[in-house]
Amino acid sequence: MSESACAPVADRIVITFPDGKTRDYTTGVTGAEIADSIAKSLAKAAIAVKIDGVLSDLSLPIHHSATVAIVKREDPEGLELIRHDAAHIMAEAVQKLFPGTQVTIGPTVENGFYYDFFRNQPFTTEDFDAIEAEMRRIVERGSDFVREVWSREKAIAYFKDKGEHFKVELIQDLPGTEDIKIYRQGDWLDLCRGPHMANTRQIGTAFKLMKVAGAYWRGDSNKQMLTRIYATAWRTDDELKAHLHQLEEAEKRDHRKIGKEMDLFHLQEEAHGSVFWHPKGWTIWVALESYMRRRLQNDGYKEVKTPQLMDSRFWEASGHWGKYRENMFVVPDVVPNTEEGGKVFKEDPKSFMALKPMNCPAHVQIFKQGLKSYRDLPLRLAEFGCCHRNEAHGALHGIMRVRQFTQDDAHIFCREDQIQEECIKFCELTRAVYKDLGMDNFTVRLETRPEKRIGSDELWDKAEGGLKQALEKLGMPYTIAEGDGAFYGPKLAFIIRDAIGREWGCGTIQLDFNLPERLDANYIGEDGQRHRPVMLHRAVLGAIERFIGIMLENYAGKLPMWLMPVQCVVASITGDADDYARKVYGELKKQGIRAELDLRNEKINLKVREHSLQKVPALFVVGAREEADQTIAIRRLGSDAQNIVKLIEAVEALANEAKPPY
RNA sequence: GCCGGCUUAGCACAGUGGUAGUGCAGCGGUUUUGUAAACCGAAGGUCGCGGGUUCAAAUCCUGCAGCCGGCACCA
Repeated sequence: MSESACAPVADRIVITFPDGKTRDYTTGVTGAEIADSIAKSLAKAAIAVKIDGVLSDLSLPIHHSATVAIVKREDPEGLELIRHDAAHIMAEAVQKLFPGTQVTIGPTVENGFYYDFFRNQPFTTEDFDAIEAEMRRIVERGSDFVREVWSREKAIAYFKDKGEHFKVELIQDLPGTEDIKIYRQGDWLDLCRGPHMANTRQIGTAFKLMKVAGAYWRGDSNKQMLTRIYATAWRTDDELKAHLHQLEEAEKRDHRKIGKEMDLFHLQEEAHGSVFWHPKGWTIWVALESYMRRRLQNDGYKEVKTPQLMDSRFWEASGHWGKYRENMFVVPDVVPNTEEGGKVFKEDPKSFMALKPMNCPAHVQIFKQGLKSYRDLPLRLAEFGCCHRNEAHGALHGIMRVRQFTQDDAHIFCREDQIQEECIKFCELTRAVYKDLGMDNFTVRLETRPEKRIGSDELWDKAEGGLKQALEKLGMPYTIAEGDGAFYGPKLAFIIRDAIGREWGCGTIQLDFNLPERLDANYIGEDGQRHRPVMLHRAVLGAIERFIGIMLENYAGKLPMWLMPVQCVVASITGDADDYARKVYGELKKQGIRAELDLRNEKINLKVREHSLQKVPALFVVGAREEADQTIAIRRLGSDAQNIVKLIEAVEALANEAKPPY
């Protein structure tokens, strides 16, 4: 580097571009000037600059030799900047239209941005047109974004004077060493880390306000409720349109809509948060559960069934009574009164029972029956356990978040040195199951020790390490959520997104060093002494309700054949073919295929339409010709082709296709 | 639980002060039909529930419940 011809001299610096070329400039040159020196067109298109990989303002003077890339709207960072800048102009627009509104924070999110405001009267979507119009005016106004650095005192005084108490709090919480950066656009300014584009005009007009929502200040439910306005923003109108179209399409695959259309389940007020499964929906459930049962049996699990309702003493022992009671359904252990108009209970309850919110304590009871030897470990107790949790009403969501749900739950009792192998086995099983189900678009999150926890750091190191090593051994990508683990142990969460991108936790494995201790579970080791087993809580699908909901959205109702409630409909063209249709139907039933017979006095067009809307994967159409030839005219969902196939072959092929993957 | 919106026939929706309408489904009839909606007819609603304002309430006010979108919480 020392002899290089382009070594900086005096007030010169060397700028290296992404293509490897270099140029030298006077120190203090800005990104804008660099762009301008390359091409006028580039200067015009430039919205920001990346200096040594760090996104910065075009106006920022560069004092050292560096790698510099000019960022344009088309670049990936461009979209982020458009959204961030749009958040600022939305805040300006809102404050102009609604004086007295306080601003708080306005970050970018996937597909757009939001801004949280404080105002006595919350906004409604009816305010959107006015806000959008004002935003467009600000864009058109073409104000430069001007970066300023203020002292803390000045910033605090300024915002205090303006009555911006939330901003004051934000500034006060910034580390003392950090400069207070202010971005100005015309007369309006905001505290902001930056960077921003050069001018409001660069935001463009491809944005749209989407929804209002309440959001707690700093995400804390004890603090004020703010009004959040969500918006989406894109580079071009076409991109915006495409996004809105995609949202519309996603709404069509909403599991609540599909559940109704396909007559799978319903929910009603009197049992809110609990699902009424209709015959077709339950057929999916049973198929999925049976599949899971075979998988578990093969992996060395023993299935059990434990009580639904247990005395409060039991929950006291497990710790749920103290820590989890507000989420539990508690039942007084008293004989109810049937006297008309009388009290519900004849006497005040002296004791209570509760519906189980989790299966783990019950499984420990099974473990504790009789002495366990180290030879019994690992002991894997599985249960399709139906749990009740009294969830916050606002949390309920279709069949994805309910108050009564069934997990494909299991608890593995093992020695510490068996943890890793069990974690690997579990992850392998989960991966295989998700693959079978076509749900391999999942992410894994490792949730580590929270601040409030039990157990030594050594133990936590071991536990987190075990999970990490399992993932790494299997080459499964994962993210880490520091501090999100349970107080009793770290966990892995297998997360799948629904149709509109919401994330749902499905599979999980949690290490637990607490409950065996608490409930005094032990086994006799090789040394003849009593030892404490480790407990792994784990579920592959998680809540089956949720998993089915997610699958319905993933497949838009067109589940794999083996899970479809109706796999085939035999439809006759005229009454003359009814007898043959019955014969075909009989053959299908003989093969265990879930078939239906449609002999209605209707045109074949109608039958095709209706069964297609019901997403029946295979339609066997039969008329006089098919009867004469002992064939079937097969029409598959999603295709209008008609395949003429011999009856025997058609039935055999379908039976083959309808087989579960395991 | 918190903020906002919504709740009209089985389903999808219209109806902003004068006591309810459309389409589809369902029911009755006609039609026997060749791959995404045959035709005709008669029905069907205490407009989520309770209270209030008014001569009059689906419509305005209010309490509650549920649902939807978020937040918080979470499988």
